[in-house]
Amino acid sequence: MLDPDVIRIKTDFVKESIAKKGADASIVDAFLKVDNKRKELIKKVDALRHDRKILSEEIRKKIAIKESAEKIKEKVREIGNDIKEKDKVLNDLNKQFTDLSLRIPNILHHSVPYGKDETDNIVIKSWGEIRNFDFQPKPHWETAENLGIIDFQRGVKISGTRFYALKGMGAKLERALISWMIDLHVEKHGYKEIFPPFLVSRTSMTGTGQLPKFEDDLYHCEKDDLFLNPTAEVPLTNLHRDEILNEEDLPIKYVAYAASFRREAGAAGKDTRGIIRVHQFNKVEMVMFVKPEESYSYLEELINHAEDVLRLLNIPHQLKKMCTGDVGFAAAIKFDPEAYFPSQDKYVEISSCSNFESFQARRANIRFRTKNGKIEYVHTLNGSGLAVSRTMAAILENYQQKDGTVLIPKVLQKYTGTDRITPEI
RNA sequence: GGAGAGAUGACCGAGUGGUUUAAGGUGCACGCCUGGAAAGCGUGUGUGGAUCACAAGUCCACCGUGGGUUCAAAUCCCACUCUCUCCGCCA
Repeated sequence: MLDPDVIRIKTDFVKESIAKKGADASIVDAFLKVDNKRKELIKKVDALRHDRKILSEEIRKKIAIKESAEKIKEKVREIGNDIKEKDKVLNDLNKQFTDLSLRIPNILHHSVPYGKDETDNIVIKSWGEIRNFDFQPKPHWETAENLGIIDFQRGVKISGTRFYALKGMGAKLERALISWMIDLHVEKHGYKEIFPPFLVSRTSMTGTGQLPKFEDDLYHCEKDDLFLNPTAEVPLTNLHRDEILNEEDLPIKYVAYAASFRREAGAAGKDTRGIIRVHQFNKVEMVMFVKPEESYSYLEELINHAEDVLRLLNIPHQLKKMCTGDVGFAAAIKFDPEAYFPSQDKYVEISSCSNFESFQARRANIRFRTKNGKIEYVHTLNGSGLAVSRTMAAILENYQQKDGTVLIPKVLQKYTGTDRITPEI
């Protein structure tokens, strides 16, 4: 949600930003129209309420001295009816106002490069040396199936397309990755570990920006009106919804593992093989609540924490800066670390680090009290650290051997209890 | 799922129809006191909105949410949500 004053005063700027994101900027005009009507009506209703208050007080005085107050009563009754009528209209305007506010995308940070879609994203740095394979590297799904550590067919049997089951060392490696990543972020990077609910309410989803616009992308439990979280960002950010934090407690840094669920509506035919794009995947997520003036330095820190995971795993990767058309609805700026996949000779998104500035904080009403008592919205940031299932795929690809076995990265061996995955039946 | 109790400002808590412009306390901020601190004393301190220069001032709303009764609602009525206790079911 944007500051309404910013929309009112810097209208053209806001529209321009929305257009750059590839969204329809006419929503701003719709918003301003409702906003004006709403303000006009508030003025009228407030004045009426004021009148009623004063006349009511007169009635009280008359009754106290045992004088008839019938005439004034009648007048106040009329005012009351007028208020009631106008209130109905105002209620409707308020709903429109809120709904439109929630549908206006965040304003872009000025440094975001212009571009239409993901093809216009910019690689800003690369790390690691791509291994020289003396054989044709296999895609991760082949390696995994050959090793017997992943079962696509039975996953589909159980739940349908884009589901899979991990078996034996596959399951263990997944678990090892989760534990190691969380330990790393807690011990080295200073995050507090959270184990959040995986099902979240409509209010929570609205707070982080998935709703009301992207309901189709979410799994929904109708009976209870609960949603399966698409990322731990949702429960983590909502941890402090409707709270006023203390300045000295900032920054607050949380890390959590959560199974994440996405309907992948509209992704038909994209990454259909393997475990790159599935309906349920594991992710370790980092979320920060910071003071506004510090949010961009913490964004760098956050990106570094995500990249640190890849560095320690010794997986070649690059960092991409999202262009205006690919930043998305809620973020002001977004950077994606991408891991190298040798079978496709391609980099694949494995994390996504964003600064939402006060966009989510306004929606979720997360504020902090400064030392001199002022109340301000925090800035929220989040980044995957990392998408566990994709990391597994990246390991299977980058660490595969000619004989079909897969070496386990050094940092994980303590967690897996072995340094190599060999075929399992 | 059943029964009961409850939901008031950052926190605790009073308030069952009309000076409540939400008592009081805690916390916090500032000041006095002190060598410094604590204690003590004093002053200030809810949120949102309208007007407007996001100043001062003025006005309106907010006591879980939404309706209703009334000239007037934190206070009465109805529905819902959430929390707690007990019972039931259950990993």
